Amino acid sequence: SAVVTSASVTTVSQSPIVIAPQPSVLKNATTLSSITCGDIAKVGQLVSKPQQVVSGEEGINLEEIREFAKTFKIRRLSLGLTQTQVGQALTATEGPAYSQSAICRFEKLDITPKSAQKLKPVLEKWLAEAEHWNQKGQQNLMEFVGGEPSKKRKRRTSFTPQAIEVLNSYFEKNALPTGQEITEMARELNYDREVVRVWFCNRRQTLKNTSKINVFQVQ
Amino acid sequence: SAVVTSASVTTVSQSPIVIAPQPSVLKNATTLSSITCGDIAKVGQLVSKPQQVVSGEEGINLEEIREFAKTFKIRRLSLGLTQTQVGQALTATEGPAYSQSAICRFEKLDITPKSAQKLKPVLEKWLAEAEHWNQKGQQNLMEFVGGEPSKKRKRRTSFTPQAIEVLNSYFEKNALPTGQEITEMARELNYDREVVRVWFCNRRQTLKNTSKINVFQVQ
DNA sequence: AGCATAAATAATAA
DNA sequence: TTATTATTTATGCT
Repeated sequence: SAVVTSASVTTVSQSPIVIAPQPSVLKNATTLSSITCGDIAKVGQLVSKPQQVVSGEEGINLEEIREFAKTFKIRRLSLGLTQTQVGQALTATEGPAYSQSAICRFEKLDITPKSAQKLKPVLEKWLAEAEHWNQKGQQNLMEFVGGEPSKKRKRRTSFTPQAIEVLNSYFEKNALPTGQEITEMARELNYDREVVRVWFCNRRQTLKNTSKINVFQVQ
Repeated sequence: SAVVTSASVTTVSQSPIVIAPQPSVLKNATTLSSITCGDIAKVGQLVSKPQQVVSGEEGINLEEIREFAKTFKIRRLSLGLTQTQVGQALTATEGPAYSQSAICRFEKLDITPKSAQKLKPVLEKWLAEAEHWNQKGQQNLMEFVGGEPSKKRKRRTSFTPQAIEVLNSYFEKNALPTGQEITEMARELNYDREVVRVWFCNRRQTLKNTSKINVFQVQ
């Protein structure tokens, strides 16, 4: 019923907006041949099982939830909002706290039917409201969401070769420094602490990637 | 070339003129109080200047391009595609190469009007086709995006010991060869240029990783 | 002209 | 949930 409230999606003009269910980045659901362990089954797992589309006792329409999760993501993106923004805004306007992870899990349907059923109307209502404000102008939406209108992206840092050398030598010794150690390195190198932390994140990432790609043995 | 020279900028054909609110995903044009340096002005900068909505000599409708860039992003996301995927798919089906950066820059309008004008129809056509395949099923889209029959994916190359020896000797002399040099080496060794380029990347990486130059322990 | 990688975002582990 | 990793986007460079 309520899904129809997508006013702002009309900006996409003629396009059909059929969501691609599985972006390549997502875990291939088909590989989940069975529900693992004694965990409670998630919507994303249940929904693929026809006989369980309507969850037993609660009478939860899983197909409807899946449908909503799909459009929710598109509508969120159409508004140019991140999961984090939605979570923070909800936390501010609604009762309990909603983390970025929670929004992510809802969109991925990595959530129990019960939780999904509870969360759905909250998201539905909030999203409709957000779209309403957006129609009145981008500025209004940002006010509604709560963040600064234009949180500018941080300027890309360029490390000096010397600094990189030092960072690498540290990385060699310990690829996963503690917060304390990061703080110390940042002070020593005279870089922002956050920048140093991110450098280590990305460095670990790069190492992983290159070690995978290194097919030919350079020796 | 000759026909177009419309001196009067006031002849704004059918364009809507009503400037829609800036979506948050786009660079906040209002903060760019002036066009910096001697660089060629970008669409994102020009479009906010009313008198220049139609770019002088070329008659390029910047507002239209901005509008398209906006919907393009949404439609891309609706298909669940990344900029990288679009770039790679375009490279496969269309003539020249399209990098992820290129797609990114188009969406952000960080691109000259001329380039934008050239790229727009390509993206338009491709996107429509992608949506068409998507309607026939997710699988079809992924096939369309991923494996194009004409431009097949590169095979994984293994270098012969001889080739490695040669590469290493080159590397010793120059660890950062120019594109020209890479091309030449590739031709000499009879390997794909890209493979050679990646080899150098990896070789530099390896060197960096294993470099024991922790000489100065940061002061 | 586009690579390398820093920063941002989404997803997952803890 | 919070912390961290994984993935994607954006940009400094020449």
